[in-house]
Amino acid sequence: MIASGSVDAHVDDILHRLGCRVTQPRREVARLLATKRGAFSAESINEELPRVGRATVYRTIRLLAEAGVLCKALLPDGSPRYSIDHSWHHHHLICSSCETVEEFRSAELERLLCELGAEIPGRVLGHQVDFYVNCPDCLQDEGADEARSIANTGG
Amino acid sequence: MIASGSVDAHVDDILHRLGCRVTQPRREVARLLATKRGAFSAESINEELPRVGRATVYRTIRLLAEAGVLCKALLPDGSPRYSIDHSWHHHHLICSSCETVEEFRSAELERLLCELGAEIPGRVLGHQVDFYVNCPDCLQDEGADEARSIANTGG
DNA sequence: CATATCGTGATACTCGGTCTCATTAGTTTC
DNA sequence: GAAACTAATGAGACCGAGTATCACGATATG
Repeated sequence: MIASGSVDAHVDDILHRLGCRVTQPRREVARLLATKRGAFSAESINEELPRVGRATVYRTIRLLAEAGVLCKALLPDGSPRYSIDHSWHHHHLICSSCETVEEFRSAELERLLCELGAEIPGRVLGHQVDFYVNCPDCLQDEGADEARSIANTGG
Repeated sequence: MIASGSVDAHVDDILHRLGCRVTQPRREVARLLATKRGAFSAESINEELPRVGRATVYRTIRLLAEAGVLCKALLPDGSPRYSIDHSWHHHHLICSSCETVEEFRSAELERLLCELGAEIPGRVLGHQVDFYVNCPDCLQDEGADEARSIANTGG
């Protein structure tokens, strides 16, 4: 558990460093984001903060994503999910059924991507690696469903 | 140059194999797609085929993407671009300024991703690797701009 | 050819996000 | 601490990409 006073201070600090004003709506958005564990959509934040305008929620999320505080992953259909950017550089495990997003890192992968990047014509700005998966939880649910349907067909 | 008769036959064949009816609008969409070299948006296809309804254009593109005839790449902002899926498995080089999408392949990358996949909890359905780049063309334009601005400042 | 049904397309709608602009509220200066 | 300057807010219009609806039309099949 984190004392809310310290979160506020941290948020204020981040906003200051970004050279923008420390406003109440931005604080509210940032404080809510700080409580988030997994990945979330901008809209879900908007719904949790009815007192803050939609435009402001989206603006603040964009601001923080551009500042590197949040990181953005794309679901297979292209819809973005945001999460707190805990680690410097990482990739994503995206569950295609429950849409949870997990981080993963691999030094070996980075090295290879860097090597490959050197061979690419033009200037490499960055890369994105996503694994689309069925997470263990969904797999278990699916297994339960299958067992049930086998039981139903008398198999 | 490809004889249009043969393209038609090919299109009809694909549609047949997908177990769906061979209709005039689907033929028109598929024939237009067959002429495309790079990546394109669904909307651009819609604009090029004013005689075909928007819903039908989108439906047909989805149909062909699901059938593996088209492949879908996501720009950094999540907006999709489609291209003819020439090769079995490939990744993308996406130019952040002109939004062109190129394919690239690396056996070594595939091997590593496969290895990494084996260590991931749950079931891996697939992966996506994109390099965000400035393509040589854009880089050249940018260089020209820079030279011009240096000339202007007398530097 | 008849007929069942799949596909079409006009249009309304959704979803995620941005733009506009009058109003509000941080910040700076004195 | 008040004044003034300006960035930020938020209600709502708007946008782009895509889907749902549904009456109508085209296609495959006996």
